[in-house]
Amino acid sequence: MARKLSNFLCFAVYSANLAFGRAYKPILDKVGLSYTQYIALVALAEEDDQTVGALGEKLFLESNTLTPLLKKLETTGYIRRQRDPADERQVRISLTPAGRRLVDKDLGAPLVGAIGLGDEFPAVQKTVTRLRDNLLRATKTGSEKR
Amino acid sequence: MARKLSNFLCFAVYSANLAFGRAYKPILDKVGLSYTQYIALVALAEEDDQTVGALGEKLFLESNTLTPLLKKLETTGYIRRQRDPADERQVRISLTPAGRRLVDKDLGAPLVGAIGLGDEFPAVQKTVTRLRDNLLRATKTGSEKR
DNA sequence: TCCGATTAGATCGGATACGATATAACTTCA
DNA sequence: TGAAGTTATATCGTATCCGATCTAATCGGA
Repeated sequence: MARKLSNFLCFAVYSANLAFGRAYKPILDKVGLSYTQYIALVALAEEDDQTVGALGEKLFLESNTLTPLLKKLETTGYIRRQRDPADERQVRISLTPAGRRLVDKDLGAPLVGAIGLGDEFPAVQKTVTRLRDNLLRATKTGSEKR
Repeated sequence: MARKLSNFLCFAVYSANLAFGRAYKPILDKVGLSYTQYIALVALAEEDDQTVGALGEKLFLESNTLTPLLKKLETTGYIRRQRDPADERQVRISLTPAGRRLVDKDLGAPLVGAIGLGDEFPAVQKTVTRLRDNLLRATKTGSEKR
C-alpha cells in the first residue's frame, strides 16, 4: 500500500502555499497586485535599488520569471526599472513612493490571526526556512556548472 | 522600516514549495512527470477510481486546473479517465498498472535525508497542515455561497 | 587592442493556478 | 412531465515558474 498523501511533507507545503495565495487574494485584489508581485515588493522594500539578479537571489527566482513580473509592476506604478549606467547589462529596480507606501501598510498583518499558530509562529517560520535551504543545497550539489 | 522578507511565514512556505519542486524535478523528469502530476498520482494511489471533484477536494484544486493535468496523465499512460455510466456528468479517474507501479516506487524517499529535519519531520508536517487548514477555513468564511 | 568567453536580462514554449464562464447531465417540483 | 435550477466537468484568459535560448554588454588574455 502506498503512503498516504497526508504524510507527504511536500504536499503539506504545496497546499499551504496555495492556502496563503488564496488568503492574500482578496486583500491584494484591492490594490491590483498578485501574490508573487507582493512578495517581490516586500523584497524591494527591504533593500531598494537592487539589480534583477540580486532580487532573484533573495526570491529564488531568475530573470525568466522576474522580467515579465517586474514589467507589470512598473506598468502598475509601484516600481521603476532603469539600466545601470555603469554597467548597461544590469537593470536596477526601485520602489516608487506609491510602492513604498503600499508595503508600509503591512497588508498581511490581518492574516496572522488566521494562521493560528500563536507562539509557534517564529519556530515554524525558522524550521520551514531551514528545510528550504537544506533542499536547495542538496539540489544544487551534483548539478554545479563551475 | 518595513518588515524583513525573512520574517514572512508566507515567503518561507512559498520558497520551500519552490525548493521541493526543484528537488523533485530531476527525479520526475526521468519518468516524464511534473511535480503536480506526481502529487495527483499519489492522491489517486491512496484511493482509486475517484471523481475529478473528489480528487480536487483532496488536492485543493478544481476542474479548471485538474482537467488539463489529468488529460496529460492519461496521454502519458499513468491514468484512465472514464465517464461514470450512472451519472454522465462525472469523470472517474483510475490508475493504470504503470501508474500504480510508479507510485509504489516511492520516488520521494531519497529526498527525506535532504530535507534534513530528522525527528522533527512529523511535527513539522502536522504544523504546516494545521496552518493550511486554518488559513483555508478563514478564507472560506466570509465568501460562502450557500 | 581585439576576439573569445562570460555575464545580465529578455524571450519563448510548456505546465500549473485560478476567476469567470460554458456545457451537458441530473433534480425538483409545480 | 417539462421548465427551472443545480451540479460536474470543461474551456478561456491572465499570471506565475522553469528550461532553453537569444542578445547585448563587459571582461580577459595573448
